[in-house]
Amino acid sequence: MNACSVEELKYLLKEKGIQPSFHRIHILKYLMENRMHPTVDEIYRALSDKIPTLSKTTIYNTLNLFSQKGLVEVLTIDDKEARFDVDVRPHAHFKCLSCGRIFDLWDVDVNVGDEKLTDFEVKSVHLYFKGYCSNCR
Amino acid sequence: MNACSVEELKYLLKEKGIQPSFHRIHILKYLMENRMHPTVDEIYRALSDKIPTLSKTTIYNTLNLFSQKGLVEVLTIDDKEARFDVDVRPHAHFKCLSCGRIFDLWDVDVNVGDEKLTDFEVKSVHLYFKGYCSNCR
DNA sequence: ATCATTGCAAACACTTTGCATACGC
DNA sequence: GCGTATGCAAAGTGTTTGCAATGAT
Repeated sequence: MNACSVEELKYLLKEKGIQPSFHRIHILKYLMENRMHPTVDEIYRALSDKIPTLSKTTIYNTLNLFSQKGLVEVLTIDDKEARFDVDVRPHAHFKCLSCGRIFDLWDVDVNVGDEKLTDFEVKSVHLYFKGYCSNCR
Repeated sequence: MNACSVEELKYLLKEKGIQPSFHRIHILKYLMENRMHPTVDEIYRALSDKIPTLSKTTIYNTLNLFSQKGLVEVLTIDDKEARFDVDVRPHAHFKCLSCGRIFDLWDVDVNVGDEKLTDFEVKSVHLYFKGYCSNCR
């Protein structure tokens, strides 16, 4: 799903000022094609078959770089491990407490009641719902 | 600020089905009187003067128990350490990326656009803003 | 006497760091 | 050839667990 050619991915990386190395291209490719907000471990397990030399350190380095450059958003919806979303457009997430899956929610708005938030300079908004998905409830 | 008598705290704990031990009373007292969403470490440093026998394990045990019983809400607004809010009424939080302080926001509403969320059984909502507070921006 | 609470130390899990090696322009 | 990317191992950090000791009823 949502396949991306290596050339497109290279362009995307360069556009964000990131050297398009082999590993970086393939980590980004995985994120583009598997939009279930994977953890570092999931990315590692998925790619280490195809790229046996890949190490977790590189995945950590790469994802930190991607997040600094605004290419991915880090989700802290999980207490233990970080999750990564390659879609950085504002949207909410729902985590199923039973199966652990995380769903994107595009039709949820945040309304700031009055002038309270004007005291602050907002840089990011994180909206997480938790509960049970249609399969699990 | 917002001082609570030991008797009131005992009652609160019993009401939630929690045995009101000395340590639990004092951890709850600290949370009631210091509503800056402290970490385990902050609670430990604050109380270990008065209660030299207190251990971090007990604070972890106690806070996990409190959260199971619905007495506190766990905030995962910090990537590293959990924070605890004794006010479980629905409200949002703002974290200053400079000074690290966490502010309560009571005037922010979440509007679920249409029927999308009806697929899910929502158990909790977590809304976090990050940016710079009026002192730091 | 019994059962729950506490606390130490060790185990755990995720992430970062130091540094040497390998790669790419 | 030089600067960057990579990867191993170790360190770091927050949290949980096993189990013995303590405390309360």
